[in-house]
Amino acid sequence: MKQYAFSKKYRIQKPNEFSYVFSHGKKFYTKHLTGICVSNDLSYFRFGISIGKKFGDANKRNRFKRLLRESFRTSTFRFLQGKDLVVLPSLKEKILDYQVLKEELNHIMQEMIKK
RNA sequence: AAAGCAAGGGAAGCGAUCGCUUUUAUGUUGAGCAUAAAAGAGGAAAGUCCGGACAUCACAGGACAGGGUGGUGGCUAACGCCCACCAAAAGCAAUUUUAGGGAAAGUGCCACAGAAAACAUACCGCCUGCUUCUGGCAGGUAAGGGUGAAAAGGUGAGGUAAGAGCUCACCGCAGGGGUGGUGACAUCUCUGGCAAGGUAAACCCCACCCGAUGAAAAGUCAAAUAGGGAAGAAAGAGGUUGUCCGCCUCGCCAUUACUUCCGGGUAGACUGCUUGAGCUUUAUGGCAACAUAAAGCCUAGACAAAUGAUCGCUGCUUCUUAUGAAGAACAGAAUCCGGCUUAUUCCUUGCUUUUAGA
RNA sequence: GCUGCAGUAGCUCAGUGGUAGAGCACCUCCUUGGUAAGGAGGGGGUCAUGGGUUCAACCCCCAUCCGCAGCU
Repeated sequence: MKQYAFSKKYRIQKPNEFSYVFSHGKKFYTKHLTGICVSNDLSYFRFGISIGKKFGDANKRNRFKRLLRESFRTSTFRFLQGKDLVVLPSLKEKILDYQVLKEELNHIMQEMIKK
């Protein structure tokens, strides 16, 4: 059961780490999401969400982050080593659907593995 | 039944699996990790519109400037909130709303229209007299017409050359007195024939209140980096060599440099950080807001920011119907309280008006 | 978390309580063989929204919505 754990250690939290990912990462696009990926020196996969004020209220932003976090937690691609991934929402089409977000996140991670 | 007004309550419940944050306990350990238990968003957490607590800075006292409040009496830590009452306005009513002091302290403004918009005045009129007589001049008057949001109380009667509070009745207004009320004010009575518009959410006057900045406040530890202050050591020290001379390096007076300390403080970490004008129940005082007393309870503390996902059963609403389907709003703590405002869903109770029936 | 500014025609902006305006743009006509330029005329406004004060509000007061900027 330990395999589904997702504590703070697996998150990107510091502003310095976010800016490093934004300046050095490779981008992957889907209809509602944008993923930025970069390699790190750690032995596990780290995940971060960046969402701005233009997406909506604090309630909508919080719900978007929770749904994406749950999608990442139950995903099967999260046992790669030495990767950092930051996910951004698309501002044109705002969506709060768990199934759609989970499929698109898996699609991004598949593309990441191929490269 | 419809329309409306007011008050109050809630923000579906229980359970399962996976996962997150904090605390406690145990085990182990260098940090940490593992296991178990407990707790884990709101009525508005929102807007930041007011008032406080708390922190830092400033400050003898007082005054000016600036800002705010503005019927009366209460309540409160405080308030512009709340409660009760008074007055005015809106509504058939239940009920609601009101920055509701002062215009005789002074200044300003009142477009257009109108004769005249505030030291008053007379356009059309009405009446009297004179006259050069389809007109003009002088005087009286403010009833009527007309303008305007507003023009020297209103209606009726008397009176007059025509008129006029000129006189009278009722109503309104102003002043004095009595009674009731803590008070705003109400009511009764007497006097005055009416005293000269509005605007203070225009300046202003009066009464009362207000120091500034806000937890990203403030404090502690402290890599890095630049510069500052103080102290120390030596008139030489070190190396070469067995010793001296000699040579080399550093230093001498100053600067620089060395060591130590102080001070400063970025990234980062910690404190502030949740026991408080606290919550629930009962009793008492009060019309109420609220206050007092007793008993019980501990109830989020994150920092790119924890509450999520998938299901089952029951309950609510709607539609079809006797079984299904759909729906459940506004919205997420960020130092903490008391309010206000705004967004939004469901339910309950009371009252008013109209219609229909008994 | 805190603080400030703005909202007026399709766009950029004026507007000191008394009829809402300018430039560009749009439409019609003239000019030209035709177009541009030029000339003449015209249309277009919930003054962000809702209340209040006033005889009268873009303007004064209160509340809300939306946008922008600053501190950090």
